[in-house]
Amino acid sequence: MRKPCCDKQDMNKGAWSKQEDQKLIDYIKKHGEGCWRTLPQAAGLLRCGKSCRLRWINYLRPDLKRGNFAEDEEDLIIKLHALLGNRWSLIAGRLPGRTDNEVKNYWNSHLRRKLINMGIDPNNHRLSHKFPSLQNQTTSGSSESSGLKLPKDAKKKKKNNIKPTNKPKTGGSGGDINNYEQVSDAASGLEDESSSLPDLNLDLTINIPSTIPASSAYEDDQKPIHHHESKSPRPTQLASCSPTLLLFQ
DNA sequence: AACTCGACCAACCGCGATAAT
DNA sequence: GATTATCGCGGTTGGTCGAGT
Repeated sequence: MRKPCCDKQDMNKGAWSKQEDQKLIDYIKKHGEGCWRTLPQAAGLLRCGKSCRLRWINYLRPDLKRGNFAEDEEDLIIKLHALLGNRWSLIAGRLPGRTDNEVKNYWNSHLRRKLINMGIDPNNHRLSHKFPSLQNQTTSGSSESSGLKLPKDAKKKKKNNIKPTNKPKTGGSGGDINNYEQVSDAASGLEDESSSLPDLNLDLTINIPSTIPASSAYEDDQKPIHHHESKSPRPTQLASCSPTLLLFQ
């Protein structure tokens, strides 16, 4: 039985204070990343290593972009999700400056809904009659039965009188369903296959628009370091298997 | 102004994979 | 080869904020 990593009573939990952030930043600037187990004590933090690692990777890293997702990025996430499923770290690895957590959150809060609005099942990227439009988006069990998880906010609600709000924030942008259909069919096929193709090469490149500022959470002059590349255990090359992705435009 | 609801996102948790012993 | 420690990932939760009523 593995003992919980953060079971110590005197460990801090919850939101990080600025002082804690600074301690972590200072320590990593001096000693670099790694050895998360011993880092908290060495850095004078009452946090477990896991928590430190998460804080650094998801929030403090100097190369994080931390802004709205560009359309290119949205498209890429959707494409990659069609190919890879919920392998967020792999997807994030193709989006410089984005973290798996960020991509995952963005998918769950924006892109999933966007696809549903377009009548696309976000789980398999196929045109779905189950998601003809938002009008059927209620908290009834139908979405769950189709494998679509309800957003946790739906679970949060204690009252039953849930109003259909139908106000997609993403605007829907019309969307080219035909193209999605082509891709989703092909992509879902790929997805099916991808599980049996663990060595799928995903060396996909993206031209991030120059309008995206390379700003960071801490606007000092630290040089961006791309940790993502090392995150992917298997070097993969998307281009070699993804003619269908081009249809997505 | 107060309350409710929905959305967002940082952080936590549990587990599998991998490295070290 | 078995066991233990650590890392990394994906799913989930909880807090906060803004919009609507």
